[in-house]
Amino acid sequence: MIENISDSSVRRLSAYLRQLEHFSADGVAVVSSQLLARRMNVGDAMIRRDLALFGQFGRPGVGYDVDQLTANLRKILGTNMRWNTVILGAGKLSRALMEYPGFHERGFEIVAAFDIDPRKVDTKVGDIPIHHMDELETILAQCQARIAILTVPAEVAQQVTDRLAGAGIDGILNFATTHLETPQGIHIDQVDITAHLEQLCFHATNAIP
Amino acid sequence: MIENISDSSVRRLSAYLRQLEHFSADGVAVVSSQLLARRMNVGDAMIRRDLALFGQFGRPGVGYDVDQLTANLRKILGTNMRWNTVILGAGKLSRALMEYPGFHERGFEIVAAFDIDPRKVDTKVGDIPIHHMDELETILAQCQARIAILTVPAEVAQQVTDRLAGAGIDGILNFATTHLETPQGIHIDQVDITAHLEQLCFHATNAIP
DNA sequence: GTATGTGAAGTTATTCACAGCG
DNA sequence: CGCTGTGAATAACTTCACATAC
Repeated sequence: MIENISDSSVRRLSAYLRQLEHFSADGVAVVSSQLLARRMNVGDAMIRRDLALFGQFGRPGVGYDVDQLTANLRKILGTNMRWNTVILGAGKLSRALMEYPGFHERGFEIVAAFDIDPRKVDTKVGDIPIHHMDELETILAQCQARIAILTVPAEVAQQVTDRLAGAGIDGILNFATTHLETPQGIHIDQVDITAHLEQLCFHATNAIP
Repeated sequence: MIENISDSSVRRLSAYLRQLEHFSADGVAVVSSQLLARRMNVGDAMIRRDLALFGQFGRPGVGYDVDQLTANLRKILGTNMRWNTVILGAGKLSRALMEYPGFHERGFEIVAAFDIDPRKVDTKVGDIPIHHMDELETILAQCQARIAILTVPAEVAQQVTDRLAGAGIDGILNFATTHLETPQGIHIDQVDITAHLEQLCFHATNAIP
């Protein structure tokens, strides 16, 4: 079932969900694919097609119930349950992520961080304890985290990945600027902020004036 | 010319560039599309195809000169020159980005930040001054920045975007969890870290066991 | 009348496979 | 002989357009 579903579709489901959060906050109860599409500039047919991959969620002549579709998208994405998450590396970026409230609000709980710097180990950021990397396997077994965020230096990213895989992690979000060899049975998603800047740069450079 | 080039291709060019940086650091002078492809698990033909969009950079029977291809990719992306960049919002994430050395190394110079919090305004993060939002247009005119990074709350992201557009910014990297209406002549690229987590979540939930 | 869900059509992206160069 | 660059073939994605449901 999952086989036929493209990453692009899944990414768009997240975007729809984000937009639905806004509609809900504004007190909008029902949206049509057309309205949703206009807000995000995509085609309305694409929204219907993406949703159709998973079932029938709308009512012809009416549209989609905002709360109901929100719940359905959460169920599809899996964020209708809570996901314990750990973060590897306790640098600046890591701290910013630990203090970002949006993760908690959307089902992700950062339960522990890991570093090797003795000045950081055994301190806390908010409620989140920072452990030594040596304790990785022990703590992971305790906290049942299935997702990990990688903010360690590129040079050690692969070995940390392999340890995470060994400890039974299911998915890794990689902020290191290096491509990771993906261990069996794991998903890795890379966030390269520099690449995003380069994309803007490309368009600014090659714009048709 | 730019019309025919997909965003996916441009994103991959960044990824190739990142990998070439690693090859160069390891002292590798020449790479074949096959070797590069193996390192990134993509097809070798795709790399050749992506590059072919912009010219002929390799030598049949040999491969690509690492330094030369690096220089060519930088030229294509536009990062062979320096890009003054400003950052809007001076929260945790913003500070992490300001202190990230990778931007400078790759051609992006964060020259100023903006916020409305009086406790932050007129202080500095490293060498980067934090100005009041009121000064946005004045400072932008001075520092000639063409790229902006948005880390402001979602509620004000659109109005800040419109001001940036009015002040002549060419590209915006948006970290706010809201879709932005794109002003004429500007490019906007969104980074939704939650969406990345949701993607992992989706795969972990719907994995074929 | 309005909006969904979906076959069919159209478009774009990726892979194949090989001629031709070094 | 190895590797690039690229037409041709294939696969994937998106849009069109309409039968169907409200």
